[in-house]
Formats: sequence, structure tokens, C-alpha cells
Amino acid sequence: MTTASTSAPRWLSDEEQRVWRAYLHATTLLEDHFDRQLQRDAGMPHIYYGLLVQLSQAPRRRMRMTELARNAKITRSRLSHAIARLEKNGWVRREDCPSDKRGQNAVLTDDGLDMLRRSAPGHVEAVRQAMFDRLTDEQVRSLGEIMRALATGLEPEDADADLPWLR
Amino acid sequence: MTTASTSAPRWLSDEEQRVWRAYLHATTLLEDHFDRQLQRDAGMPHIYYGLLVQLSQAPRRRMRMTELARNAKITRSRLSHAIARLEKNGWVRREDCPSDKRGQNAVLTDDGLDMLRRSAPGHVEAVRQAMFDRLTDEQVRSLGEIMRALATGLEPEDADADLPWLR
DNA sequence: TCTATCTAGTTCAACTTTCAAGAAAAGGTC
DNA sequence: GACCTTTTCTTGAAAGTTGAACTAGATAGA
Repeated sequence: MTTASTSAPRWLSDEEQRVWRAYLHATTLLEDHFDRQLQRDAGMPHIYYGLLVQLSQAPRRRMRMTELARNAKITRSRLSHAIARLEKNGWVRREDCPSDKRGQNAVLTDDGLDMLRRSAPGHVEAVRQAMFDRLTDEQVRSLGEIMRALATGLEPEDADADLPWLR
Repeated sequence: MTTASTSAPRWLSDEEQRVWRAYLHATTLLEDHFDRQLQRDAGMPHIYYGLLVQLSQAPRRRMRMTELARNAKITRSRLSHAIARLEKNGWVRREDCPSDKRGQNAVLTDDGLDMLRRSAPGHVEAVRQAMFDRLTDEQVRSLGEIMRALATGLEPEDADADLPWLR
């Protein structure tokens, strides 16, 4: 961190440490859980599944590579590899963008949509069992607020938030 | 999921969908953030850093491979590779376990401890900025409870929770 | 137009993770 | 002891990720 190297570190309190560990613990377990569930039931990791979902909800089931990468919070490089793999499965195909010759659209194929329809119920059930069945309504509401608060400020737009002279 | 394939799926409500997306969004951004921060400031990914932290807190700065893997929630295979890499950096070394000839201890070296001392303040500051500075005390407390609730039931011990005939 | 710069996307090499297979020691049972 | 099972850890190959370098096309300014 830019500002921490010299001044005395503000260590975490006991409570904060416990929460931090609980956070790491739970998020790791959840991620593993969904990766395994989808690898088993849909033959791909969670993030790839998320890409198909995004495409399925986009107009005409297609999206520009950069936009898809931005939505899914992954680099364009990673997306290139991912789409190549999904293309090999026949679930996505690439298409030249008519308006920008540099551009590519990722298009969800009919096979891709089928695959999604088949695996969605199982995945939703897994999400429900692992998350919503274990939390009270109040906790669900609270979790939403907390996650929105954490995401704010880590958005790419805020990447230079600690470079005030640039604003 | 075992039980979902036939019965009608219980879809997520709008609120649940929003919370689920906020969760994925925030946890992805946070993980990326800390991976980058530690790759830059300590030359290793977040999970490797966590391994060194565990070792630093263990008696005599050493721990059995299996225990370390269990604590860090990773497979033994992954740990083997990780320790090999950290060994190459000189931050960890392996040591035969005296009481069990199959066993290995991972031992944090002096260099490893130094590296940890140098990078800990920056990392703590990063955690603070990204998480605790953005949440109220009440939210921190709530986050802790929520994460503990989510972790319960995903523990490896419960892996066969849906195989009641085995208990 | 000519040039410099920026953007979109891919590719490569290095690294990490996963999964399946396997070696070696420990533990249990006869 | 002999046999079978389990536990511990490693290995190798395939899959996925990262960051840097690169190509091609778009954009802006002189």
C-alpha cells in the first residue's frame, strides 16, 4: 500500500481478525463448493458458467468481448482463453463485430443455451442450499448491503483513487 | 445437486438474485485486489502468504503438511506444489517428521519470517482499507456471523451430509 | 494526409491448480 | 507374521490464469 510503508501499522483487533478469517474461510469453501458442483454437473468452472449466463441475458445472446470481460470482472486475456474453451465445447461461437473490425462478439449457441437450461435448476438449488437456506431474511439483507459497500471503491473506475492529483 | 434434478426448482427471488450477484462481485474484486497487492509487495499470491502466516503462528514455526492443508482449505496436492515453490524461494523448508516416517513438516525459515515481517504491515493496511474502513461496527459484527453461518455445513466433515445411511 | 496514440483482442511463456495415479509407511485383523 | 485397508505425501499431465508483448484497426491532431 502506498501510504502504509512508513507509518506505524494499524493492526487488526481480535474481533476484526476473527471476522477476516471467517470471511476467508467461508468464501474459500463456497467457491470450492460451486466450482465442484458446476464442474460435475455442467463440465465447467463457476466463472465459465457465469459467462454463459451473461450471454444468455444479453440482447440477441451476444456480447462484445471487452464488455463481457468487464461484467465478469476478468481480464480480456483470461476471457480469450475461456471463450476458446467454450467454443471448443460448442456452447459459444465468435463472430466479427460489424461496426468495429477489431471487435468480436461472443455468441451463445443453441447448444450453450440448452446446457444452461439443463444445469440452471441444479445450480440454483446449490446456491440456495449453501447460502440462502442458512441465513435469516435480515442477514440476507445485511449481506447485500455489506457486499455493495465492499465493492464500492474496488471498482476499476476507482483504480486511481489514491492518485488525487489525477482527478 | 442430488435432490434438485427432478422436483421443480426453487428459483431465487429478485432480492436474493441481487444479493447473490453482489456477493460474487465483491468477493471477486476483493480476491483480485489482495492477490495483486501481495504479488506486488511480497512476490506471491494471497494463498501462499496465508501459508506462511499459519506457519509463523504454529509452535516452533512448523506444521505437518496435512494439518496445514486442512487449515488453509486446500488439497494436499496443491500444498505440495505450493511448498515446493516457497522452498525454492527459501522461505520454507521441508523436514522429516520424527514420529511418522510418512510425514513431513513444513518449516518457516528465518528468511521466510523476515519476508513476513516486511510485508505484514502493508497487507494489514490493505485489508483495513478494503474491508474494515468501509463497514460500520455493526456490519463487521454481522459479517462475522454470516460468514460463520455459511462456513458451517460446508466443512469437509459434512461432505457426506446428504448420505444419511452412512451415519 | 501523415503521424502518433489509443483500443480490441489474441498469443506466448511462466506459473498455479486440479485430478488421477502411485510410493511408502501405518494400522487393523486374522 | 501376512494381508488388507487407510493415511501421508508426491508426481505428472492437463487445464486454467497471469502479465507482457504483439497485431490490427480506430481515433485525434498537425
